[in-house]
Amino acid sequence: MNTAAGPLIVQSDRTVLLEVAHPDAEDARHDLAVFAELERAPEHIHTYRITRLGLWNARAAGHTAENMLATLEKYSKFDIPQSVIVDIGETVGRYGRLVIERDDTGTLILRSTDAAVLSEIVRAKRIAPLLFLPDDQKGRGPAIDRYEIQAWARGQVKQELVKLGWPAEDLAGYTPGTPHEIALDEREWSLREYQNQAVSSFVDGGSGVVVLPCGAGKTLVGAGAMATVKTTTLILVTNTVSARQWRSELLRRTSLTEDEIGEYSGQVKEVKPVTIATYQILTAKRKGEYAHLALLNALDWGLVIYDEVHLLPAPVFKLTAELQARRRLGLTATLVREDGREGDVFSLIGPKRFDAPWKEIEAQGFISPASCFEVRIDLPQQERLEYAASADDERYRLAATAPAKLSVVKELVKKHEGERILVIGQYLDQIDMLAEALGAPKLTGSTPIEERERLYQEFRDGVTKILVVSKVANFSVDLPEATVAIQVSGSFGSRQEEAQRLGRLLRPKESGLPANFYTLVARDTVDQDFAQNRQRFLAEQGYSYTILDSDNLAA
DNA sequence: AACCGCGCAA
DNA sequence: GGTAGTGCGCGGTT
Repeated sequence: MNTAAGPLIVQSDRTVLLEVAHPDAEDARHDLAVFAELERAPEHIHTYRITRLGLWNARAAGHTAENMLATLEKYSKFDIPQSVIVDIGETVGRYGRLVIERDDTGTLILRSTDAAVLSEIVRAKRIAPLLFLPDDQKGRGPAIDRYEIQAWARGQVKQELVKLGWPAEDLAGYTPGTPHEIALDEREWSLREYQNQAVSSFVDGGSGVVVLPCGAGKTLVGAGAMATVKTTTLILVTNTVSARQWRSELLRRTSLTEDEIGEYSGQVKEVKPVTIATYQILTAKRKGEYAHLALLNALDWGLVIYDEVHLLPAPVFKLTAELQARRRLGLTATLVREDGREGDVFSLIGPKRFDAPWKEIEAQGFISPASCFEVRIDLPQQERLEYAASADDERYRLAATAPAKLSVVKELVKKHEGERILVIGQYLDQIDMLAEALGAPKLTGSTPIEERERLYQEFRDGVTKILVVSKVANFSVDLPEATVAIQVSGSFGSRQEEAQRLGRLLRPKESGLPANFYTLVARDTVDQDFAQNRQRFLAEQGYSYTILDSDNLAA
């Protein structure tokens, strides 16, 4: 019997309740995050779920079932249900029971020491056609211990195995790629300790994902990986702004020169030893066929880097299934998706090789401390009636764009007078309205590039203190001195959007001011439900939302 | 050949 | 169940 009154309650349905106010809550959260995912994060009790993917990621990172059970034991208020103990042991034990490797002739092999597992999976309809029985195994019946994998099916097999619940450990190695001399130019700076750790965990693991908070230098982890494996590299990015940023960062931080870095996009089609391409060029079709597949084999890439891997579009998963012989590094601040394809990231890019909780990087001073607030706003009677009478598909917009949010925005702006403030919204009408009411410039997708640059620059210089922005500002915008963000609306339940928006505030401030993130929510509407979901990722990282009433923002 | 505006896709 | 932003390719003009 565990008599210490810990902050956790482990339940037989694999959920874990965390008592937020408990003195050990943050330590428990830190250890629990290794293998469990935060499901709900209201004020007092947070609910985590122990998921298969969480357990396998932890296992791939070298944690054992015993470690994980020890975490639960240490912080649990009561005995851990027997079923959970057994379940964790069994699930963790499923990882690596199957191994993909090569035999002496280089043929891909799926091997297991457990014949029962092999015979189970080979009966699955979607896997059977990808495997075949080598001659020397024929007639061995239940003693079969390996199958050959069709060379092109390495990724597909891994994908299907994860779906079946038997993730394979891929030890079949990688093509070295064409060697290319790349070194970090560390005369005036050096990789931070966590960046070094991320690089070596990735290189040791072979392929996989590195998770670091916004502004913590993910590009440098990519550069570090390139400088370690020293091979021709294909870098895939979400947009051209980010392509240019990679390029200039690589020029500044590595031995690479202009001649060695190419851009492959809609506008420019260069193939150089280091090539930066957009995801979209890979998915672009001409006459029904992918038009730029040749890029994937244009050079013998030894490394493929996936920037913002949480945004990987569906067709790129498909292409990646066929790239399994090349080392793959995924980079992201928010390894969450709302489309349930985390399993595909796991099987096709690789397991999570490194992550640093945001609060740890904050404690080391590399990102700014931040406080999060949820401001609840009562709709006036008239609007409540209108809301109640509306169809489901109109409700979110009604609640999210409630005019009552304006006076709260004004109050918050006043409270933070003199600071650099971003007002972030999802609907263009709402943005127009806010910009006008605040007398502040607005920035949306239709703002021409030069004007965006000008507005961002004025904001950095402090000529402009308030900027009203749409989704354009979710990514790739560097506004170091912004200390306040007021989110008036956002896309439904997007966890990664919420995190990216807070991310805008996390550059350490010369002013020394802390960051404040406000999200405005219409009380008792779907707005409030979506807000709950949106907050989960940040809550998992240890950010707690203080709930304020719109009547009393000081509280 | 360079530059645009437009429709489409995911 | 939804809005907005993005990049690509095409077909137009200069």
